Amino acid sequence: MLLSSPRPIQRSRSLREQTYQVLRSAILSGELLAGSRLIETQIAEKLQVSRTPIREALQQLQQEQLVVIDANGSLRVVSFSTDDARHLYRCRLVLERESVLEACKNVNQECLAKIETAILQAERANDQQPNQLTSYQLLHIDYQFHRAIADCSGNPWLAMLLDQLFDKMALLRMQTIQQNLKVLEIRSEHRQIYNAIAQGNYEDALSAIGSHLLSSQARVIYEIEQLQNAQD
Amino acid sequence: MLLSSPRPIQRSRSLREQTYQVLRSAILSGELLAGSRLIETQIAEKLQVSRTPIREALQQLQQEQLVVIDANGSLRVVSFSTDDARHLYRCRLVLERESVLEACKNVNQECLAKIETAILQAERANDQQPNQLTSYQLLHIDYQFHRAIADCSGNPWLAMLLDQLFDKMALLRMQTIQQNLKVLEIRSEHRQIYNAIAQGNYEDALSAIGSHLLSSQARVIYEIEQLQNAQD
DNA sequence: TGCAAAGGCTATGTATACAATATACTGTAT
DNA sequence: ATACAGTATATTGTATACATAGCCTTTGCA
Repeated sequence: MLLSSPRPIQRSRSLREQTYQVLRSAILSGELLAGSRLIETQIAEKLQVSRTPIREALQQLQQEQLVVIDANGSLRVVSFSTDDARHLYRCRLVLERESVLEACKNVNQECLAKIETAILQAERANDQQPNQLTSYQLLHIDYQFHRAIADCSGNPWLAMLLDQLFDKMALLRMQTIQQNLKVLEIRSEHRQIYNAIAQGNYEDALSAIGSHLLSSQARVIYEIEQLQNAQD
Repeated sequence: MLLSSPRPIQRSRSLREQTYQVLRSAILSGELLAGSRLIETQIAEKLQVSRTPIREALQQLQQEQLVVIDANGSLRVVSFSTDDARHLYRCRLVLERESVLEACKNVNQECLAKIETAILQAERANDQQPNQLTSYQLLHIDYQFHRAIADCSGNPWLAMLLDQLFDKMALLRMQTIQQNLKVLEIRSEHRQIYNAIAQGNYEDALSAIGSHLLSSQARVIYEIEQLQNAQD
């Protein structure tokens, strides 16, 4: 276990919140590999805080299914199968379809601006700093686009459910994509979705989000299978 | 605050789990009203355990959005608006449509048996003990039916997302339905869904689940508005 | 009388000590 | 060599003590 933060922990926000963030990004950034065991006392010592905030952060991660309890009752970083990928993408698809549909109904300047900002940010990141950014950051930028649409849906519960999935999607992709990630080379797909929403054309928007997610799913499943074959 | 359990707490399961269950059913059963404040020390004293397991149980409830932090930072039992109802039902609809669709594809005896068991249980409960059961129990029986379909979908993540919604739905209905609940007087609707799934006829199944949820939503929203008018 | 500073009260955040349980190790006897 | 027992160790669960922050009251002063 690395947890490369020696002690940047400050007393401003609660220690629980801070340790949660540290652990969460350690998992999502791939610093903590799938299957790694998480031990309260070790983390506590590493982060120089008591076990109490650690326990609470771990509990939160557990509810978010980023860490799970194995057969022996120990906490481990979750590891996804191809079935998980399929099922998660399927959930995401039905929720994002709803998201896009409602966004089409609610179109207004403010919303569109937020979505476009996300797109522009992605394009800028992709053009200017080709390999400067970590996968974690690239995935986050991609996420912003989808999250902006969810905001436009006007349904906060929908956004909340999608948020839960996004975390797992990010982890899924982190665990598969090794180096050559073309995460942001999908600008045309994003543009297509955006244009359809801007026009309030929900038929186009639904088919665009559908094929966007399907191709994303196909890529992820393919890479998981590659990894599995490599291991055999 | 009531928490009508003097001290049935046993050392078998963890205190955290037990206090979680006690608090959860206190909320879902309506014993703890919407907006009630939850104070660690008070609950700890009532349940005769230390604050530690209480804190952890409360954190879990908070993540499940059954309790929320108000403007002052105090924990309170969540209270839903008509907008929440609309949005929650909308999320539930898209997820349950997926649930039903996949269940139609996967039909097999074992699954159908589970769904039918849930139906029969509901009918028995409704016939034999008309007013013996609490609303909480009736809602739980209704839940079993929908949960059985989610199981049949074969997508555990979908089932998990729906579970989260069911808790909020139950609370939503508890907070509105006062006494005259006809929760289980919907047997024909459930039967219709079941039959469509059994035949693998997903078109019928989708329209059946759709109208079932729409009428349920309409009832809940109507009753929330009634309550609001009564308060003015 | 009104406002403000001080003090105590309440509730949560954090650390730590202790208890219980599971796991691993070591030695002995067969 | 293996199986078993007993002991040591590692890890988590729970209780409690202490710190801190916000709020309310009270009191003192203008």
